[in-house]
Amino acid sequence: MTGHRHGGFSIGAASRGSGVNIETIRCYERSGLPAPPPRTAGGHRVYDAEGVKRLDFVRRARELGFTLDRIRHLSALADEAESSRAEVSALANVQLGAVRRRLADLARREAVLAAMIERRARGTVPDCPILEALFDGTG
Amino acid sequence: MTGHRHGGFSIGAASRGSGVNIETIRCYERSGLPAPPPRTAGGHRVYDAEGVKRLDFVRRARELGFTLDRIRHLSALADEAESSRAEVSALANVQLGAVRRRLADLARREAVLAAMIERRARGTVPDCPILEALFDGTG
DNA sequence: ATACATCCTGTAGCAACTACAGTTCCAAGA
DNA sequence: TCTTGGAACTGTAGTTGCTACAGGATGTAT
Repeated sequence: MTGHRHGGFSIGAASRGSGVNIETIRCYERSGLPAPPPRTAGGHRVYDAEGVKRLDFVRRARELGFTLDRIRHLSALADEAESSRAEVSALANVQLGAVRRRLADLARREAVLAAMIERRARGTVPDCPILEALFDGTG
Repeated sequence: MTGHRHGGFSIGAASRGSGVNIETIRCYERSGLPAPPPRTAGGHRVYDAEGVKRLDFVRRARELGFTLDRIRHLSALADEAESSRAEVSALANVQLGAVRRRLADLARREAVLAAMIERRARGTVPDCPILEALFDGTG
C-alpha cells in the first residue's frame, strides 16, 4: 500500500488500492480507459493517488453495470466544467433503464424456472416436466 | 416453413421454425450442441422435425439463462432413460440459484443508481452527486 | 439455361476480462 | 556491489454466445 520510493504506486499497489485486478487494469488501459500513467525508466507503470482514484471510479461504475464505453464518457464529463451534469444524469438514467429491463427479464426467468421445479416436486405429471417444458413450451 | 421437397428443412426453414438465427444455429453446431444434421450431396444441412424441435429446446433453455454447456448436459439427459430426472432437477435448481443471485445483484444496482439520480434531482448537493458517488463511494 | 435466393466455410469481431509464456526490472539483504 | 526473489513487462490467446462478413458453391424456379 505504501507504494514506490518516490511516492508513486506500482500497478500492484494501485490494484490493491482500487480493487481492480492487475490484468484488468492493463485491459482497461488497452481500451484507453483511464489516461495511461507515466512509466519508470524500465517501463513500469507509476500511478499517483489520483490515478488510483480513477481506477476505483471505473470499478464502481462497472459494478453498476456501465459499459467501459459509457464509463469513458462519464469520465470525460467528470473532467469537463460543471456544464454537463444533465448529461451525467442522462447517462445514469439510461443505465437505470437498462438495469430495470434486465431485472424484469430475470424475474421472468426466475418465475418460469421456479414453476417448472415446483411442478416437478409435486410430481403431478408422469414425465419430467422440466424437459417437457423446455421441449414443448407448455410451461 | 414448408421445407425441402423431400420433407426436410433447410437451415433457413429450421431457423424460422425454431426461432434460432441461422448463424446462431451454425454457432451451436460448432459448439457441438445438437447432433449435426445430415447433409445434401452439395453439403447443405437438412433438418427433420425432430432437429427443429431440438433447436427450439436450446432456444428455450438459453432464454432461461442456461449456458450452452449446461444445455448440452440437459440435452444428453433428455436422451437417456428416465433414470436421471433428479439430475435435471438439480440442474434446474442450480440455474434458479444463479438467476436469483443475479437478480439480487441487479436489485442492488438499481437501488444505488436510483438513489444517486434521486439525490441529483433534489439538488440538495452543490456538486454532481452521481460523479461524487462514483468517485468517493459515499453513495 | 439462367437467374436468384439460399447455403457453405472460415475468419474475425464484440464485451470484459483472464491466463498464460517468456522476459525484464526493481528493491532489499548479504 | 552483487545477488536474489518477487513483481512487472509485452503479446498472444482463451472464454461465452453470438454476429458479420467475404468469396464461393448449391438449389430451385422459370
